[in-house]
Amino acid sequence: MYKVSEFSKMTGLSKETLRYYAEIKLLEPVFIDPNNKYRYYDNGSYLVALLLVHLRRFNFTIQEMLTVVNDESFENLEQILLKKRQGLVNQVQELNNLIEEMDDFFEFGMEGKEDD
Amino acid sequence: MYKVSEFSKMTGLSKETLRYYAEIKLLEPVFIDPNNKYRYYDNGSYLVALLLVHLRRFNFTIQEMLTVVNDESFENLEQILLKKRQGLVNQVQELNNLIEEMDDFFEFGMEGKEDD
DNA sequence: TTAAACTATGTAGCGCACCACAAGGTCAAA
DNA sequence: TTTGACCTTGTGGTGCGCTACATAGTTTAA
Repeated sequence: MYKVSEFSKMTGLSKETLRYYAEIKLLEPVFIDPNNKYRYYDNGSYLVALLLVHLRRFNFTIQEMLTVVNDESFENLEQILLKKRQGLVNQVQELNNLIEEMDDFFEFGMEGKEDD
Repeated sequence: MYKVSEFSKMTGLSKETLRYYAEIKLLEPVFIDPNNKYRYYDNGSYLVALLLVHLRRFNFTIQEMLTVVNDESFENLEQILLKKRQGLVNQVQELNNLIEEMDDFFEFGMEGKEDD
């Protein structure tokens, strides 16, 4: 059982982020001492936290991460990941389109400005 | 000389956005009637507005657009555009890296979970 | 003249994902 | 026992780029 500071160091998530994740029920402590309300995490929490850190890297929103963890035993994790991956691919496509638009703008748009 | 509603329709920028752009001195009306404080735009405003609409498409931030319009006679516009373009290219690169990371995560990360 | 349609200002809120701070209670080592 | 490091809650703030609303004054067409 780990207290927040230790767990924070283990996971790389700040104490505040852990508190926030607990609030929104994304990652709840496994035990809260009734006397002092200290929050405790265990090795199960740790695995989930590692997953969350990865998902965050992958640009998952909080909502999407909630969907993942609320999906008991992570049945649809693979599908969600695939969907997210496709989203990233689409983003790449959009950015490339934007770059093309920008190049067009360079060619046609600038010349009117040249001698303005 | 155009009043906000007309100018809004011409440019596609909402009245509120125009007001906001005036506030932050991104696109100021060329004339303000001292009696009723009505804001008026002209054809010069229109050209700038069109430019801003483009830049916004290209993911320019307000700050970046301010840099552009504060650069009298748009001397460095081309440089700024090129810099922004490079930024987009970098974003594409980062996203592709992320997709790769994700694929690795698929291969190695999922199997431990399978029989968890 | 009157009513609709316009204009202005000020202020608050949104959504995201936290971060920061203050005030207080608690624990652990010397 | 005391000191410092830890923990709690509550609340407000951040940055971005607007959007929305309330209230009030003005213009315009019938």
